[in-house]
Formats: sequence, structure tokens, C-alpha cells
Amino acid sequence: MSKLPLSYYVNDDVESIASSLLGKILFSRVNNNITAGIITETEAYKGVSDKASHAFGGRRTIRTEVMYNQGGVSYVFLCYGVHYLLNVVTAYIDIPHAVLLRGIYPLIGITHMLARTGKSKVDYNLTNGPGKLTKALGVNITHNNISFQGKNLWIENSGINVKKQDIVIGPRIGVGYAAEDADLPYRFILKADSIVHLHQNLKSSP
DNA sequence: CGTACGATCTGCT
DNA sequence: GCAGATCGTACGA
Repeated sequence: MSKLPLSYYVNDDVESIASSLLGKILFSRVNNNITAGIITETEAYKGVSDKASHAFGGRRTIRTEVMYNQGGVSYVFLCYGVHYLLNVVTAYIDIPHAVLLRGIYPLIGITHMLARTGKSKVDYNLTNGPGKLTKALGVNITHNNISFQGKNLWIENSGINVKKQDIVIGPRIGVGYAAEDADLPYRFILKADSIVHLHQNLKSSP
């Protein structure tokens, strides 16, 4: 297994990155506790031309400034005053593309995830939403604008190949305000049966 | 400076 | 199925 290199994130094709992140493994280290899971759902936010993006029309504020950084850093923000959502900033400096991580399949540090979320058992409800995912991994606003090359937040290759037929593509969630852009096929989901398959392959690999 | 509202989740009906 | 929670951000005055 290997940490994804900077060059992976410094790429203009945000849809490609969003779909290829499926099946990779997201890690966090909080208070020296490591938690991780297979990425199962992502959404692409395509810079200044995407009405659903916080950076639409070239909007640059204290909050969105992070999105204009070179790819490979995080963008965390508070949604509805309640949930922290985790994005991967991609592309080049001044190109504010980002990928929202919407779901993972728990792999490592599950007891920490259960403790943070107040749940008692592991099932698909534990990390199947963008707000739940950050809560389970212990990600909050202090994780905003940090490098995915660092030791507190990173993504690794699982060594397993996700095929096209394992991916479902559809419109994004909760972006009805984005008018015609709301229907764009920027949401990428790993099929449930494929996740189980991947997990079994992981367990059986050395 | 005031206010409207959101890339969501939960719990109750 | 739907309302409520809950607060930082953005934007208009």
C-alpha cells in the first residue's frame, strides 16, 4: 500500500479524480489514533463554472480561498451549523476544483469510530454520509487546509482495481439551488456488492 | 451590522 | 415523510 503522490491531485480532470478515488483508502490520525475506510462515494465540484461549487463565478473569500490552492490539500467546512464535510482540493493553483467525500466503508480503528459516533455496532449506517464520515474519522475544522501528504490525513491506494461496472454515476445530492448544474452526473458511487468484494480481497491479500 | 440560509442527520409521526 | 437542530458564512444595507 502506498500514499497517493502529490501528482495524483495536481490534475485538471476533477471527474476522473472523483471516480478514481472510489476503492482507495482514506486515513485519519487523531490523538494518535488511526482510523480508515474504503472510499465508496464522491462528488466532483468543478471550479468557477459549476453553480453548485462554493467557488462558482470565481468567488474568493476567507472560506473558499483554500480551494484555489494547488491540489492535494483538504477543504473542510461546516454545513447546516452541524456537520463538517471533507473535500479533497484538486487541480492547479487558481483552479478551484474539489471532490467531496460522501461515504466510506469502515476498515481500521472501528472502535474509535463507534466511540465518536455513539453507535454500538458496525453497519452501513456508520459512515454512509458526508457528515457521518467526518464524525467517525474525527475530522473537524482543524483539519481544514492540511496536506494529504502529511501524517494526520492521507489517502492510500488499496492495490485493488475498481472496474467501470463497479461504479454508479448520477446527479449530486442537495444541490437543487444550482439550477441546470444540479443535474450534472458528478456523483460517483461504488456498488454495494463491489464493496464487499473489495473488502474480501483486502483481507485475503498479504 | 443584521439576516437568511445551507454540498445534512436524526428522531418522531 | 418531514420538521428541527444550529451556526458560520456571505451578502446587502
